[in-house]
Amino acid sequence: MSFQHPASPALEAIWDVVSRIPQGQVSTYGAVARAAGLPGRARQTGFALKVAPDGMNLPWHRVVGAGGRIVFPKTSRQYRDQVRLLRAEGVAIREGRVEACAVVDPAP
DNA sequence: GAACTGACTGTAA
DNA sequence: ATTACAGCCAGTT
Repeated sequence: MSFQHPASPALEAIWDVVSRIPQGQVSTYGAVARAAGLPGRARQTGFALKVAPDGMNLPWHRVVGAGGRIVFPKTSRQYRDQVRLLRAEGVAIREGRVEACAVVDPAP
């Protein structure tokens, strides 16, 4: 068997932070990156979520863009999935944005 | 190794 | 409100 690519420490730190976002709450790409010790690298959070293995069961839907904006195109499948998953845990969404009160800064 | 890409963000017009 | 652009930087071509 060959070795899998070892996940970089940055990736694991991001995965860890995301996994700790409580149900019913939402954070942002930038805030996750910062809590993972990677200030200014919001895009890294997006990449980390994209490459996260399915078996990891990461609550990816609890991560949104700055200001609570859902970053996916409204016509995309992911947009609808994210909205459905968030509403299922009681997060209010209007016009592609989660209510500000649901957006939190992850604990360090 | 340069160029390009991207689940981002803040500023400016 | 919307668009444009610079800054960010790991991955991919």
